[in-house]
Amino acid sequence: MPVVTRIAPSPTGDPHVGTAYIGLFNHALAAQARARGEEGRFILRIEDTDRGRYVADSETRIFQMMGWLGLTPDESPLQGGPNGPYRQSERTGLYGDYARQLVASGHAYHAFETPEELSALREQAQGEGRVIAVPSRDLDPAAAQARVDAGEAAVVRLKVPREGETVVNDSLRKPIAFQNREIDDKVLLKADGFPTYHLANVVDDRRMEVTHVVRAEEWITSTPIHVLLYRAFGWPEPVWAHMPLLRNADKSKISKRKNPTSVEWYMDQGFLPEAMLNFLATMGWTHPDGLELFDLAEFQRVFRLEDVTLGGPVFSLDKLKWMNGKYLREVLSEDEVAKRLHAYLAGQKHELPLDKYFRAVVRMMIPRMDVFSEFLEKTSYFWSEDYPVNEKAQKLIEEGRPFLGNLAARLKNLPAFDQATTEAELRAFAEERGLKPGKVMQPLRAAVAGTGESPGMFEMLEALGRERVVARVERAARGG
RNA sequence: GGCCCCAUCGUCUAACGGUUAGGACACUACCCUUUCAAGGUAGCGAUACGGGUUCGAAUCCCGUUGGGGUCACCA
Repeated sequence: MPVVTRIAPSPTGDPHVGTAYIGLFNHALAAQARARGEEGRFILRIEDTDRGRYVADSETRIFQMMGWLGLTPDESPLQGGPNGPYRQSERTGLYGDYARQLVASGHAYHAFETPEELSALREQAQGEGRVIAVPSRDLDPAAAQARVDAGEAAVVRLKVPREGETVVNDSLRKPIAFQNREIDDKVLLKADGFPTYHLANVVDDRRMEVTHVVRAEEWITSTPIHVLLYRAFGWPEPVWAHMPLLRNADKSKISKRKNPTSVEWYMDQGFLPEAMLNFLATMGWTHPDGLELFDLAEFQRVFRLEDVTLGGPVFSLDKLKWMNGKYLREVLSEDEVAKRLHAYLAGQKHELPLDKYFRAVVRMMIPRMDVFSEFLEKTSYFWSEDYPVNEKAQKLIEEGRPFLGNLAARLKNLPAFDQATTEAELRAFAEERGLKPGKVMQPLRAAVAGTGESPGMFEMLEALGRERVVARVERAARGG
């Protein structure tokens, strides 16, 4: 059985984490079909029928997001495909024909109410606790057609049956029955000739041979409209599956105000796409073996739609960060982390040479950061002699002032400057003065790093090198 | 408010009629340790409530409560 899935984002702003989330599942379903040796395609279609909310660069940024995550579609406006175009604004002629087809078959009608009339009607209907009744519905079709032909502005509305019920068979839930009398006559074609979501979505899914509609839960209530449309056209329904909505901490639908929702933010912060994907996969789904860390291929191997959990998952930045740190420490190699971090920094306009020194600093920082954006702020003293010295460090330096000068001299004359040598020397130095090693190391750390938070003393000294270290300690001894 | 969906630790979740209700994040303590982390160990912490069904219910049914979504010529 072929599996054709899609995501249908609107280019109205930042590339949204919810699009990535839904994309992950759609992408996986198509990949699974291919792995079984069956037809599987994942389509990205741009739903840009609302010219009022259109944002010019939004589409490109959606492609970038999907590419970054490795959820590249098989068909899209970018790479094309057999059932294009994949931008609804380039398909407008099509929808008018389908709308007219429904008018001709009696499943839809032309309506002439103005927005003002409609809001009055709506207010009245709501007061009476019922759905809006559109007067144009009862117009004689021929008369209505004549008005349209004469150039009068009109929309096309779906003629929802007054009786009976429409059942949505969501594959994650029990059948959901909607009373037809509670469904209003949705606009299918706007006065500007553009289709609404409902029409465009159904027509395109049909023409693009979509078999599985996996989308967010917020669409459940409009699904009966879509079911009615499929029936009106005489088309078989796709499989429906409504995924839970990602939530803010207060359980409301995830929003910009309460969470970073733009995937670009996560890119800027230096999250890894692998970690992002892994984390998203755990929103509403768990690996059957309880694995916390798994890659996209593994997800595709074991994911099953029926294992999706329906409670709305709260998007936890804490857990994402933890997971990203886990990838840095346990999944990627040190070399890979260095390369990725280097590329990240270059993208942030911080060109650093990808050399032995950089790699040494990265090695020390891997257990000390969760995301790349933390790297520079925690390692300033590795890159400049003009590093900040905090208050606590200043105090420690003063405590160490009596011996820092001597210590500098000792370090300067060491036969080597590797970890073993500096450690032995430091311990000896402390013992000679009747000090605990810590009493020497703390001021030394403060002098060399300007902070009490640093990697291990001796690997840090070795990485910095004798020259830097001695100069810094001498400077601290002088009180500079 | 009408309609619809949902309901296990603070959060993500396991359990698919029989477990001392398990794991992970966060938090706390301890260990490791030259600091900060990382890592290890332990602790804290949940079946929303009320009725059924059943020998037995987190699990099935009903109700209540709570949360969420949706009610546009936006998607």
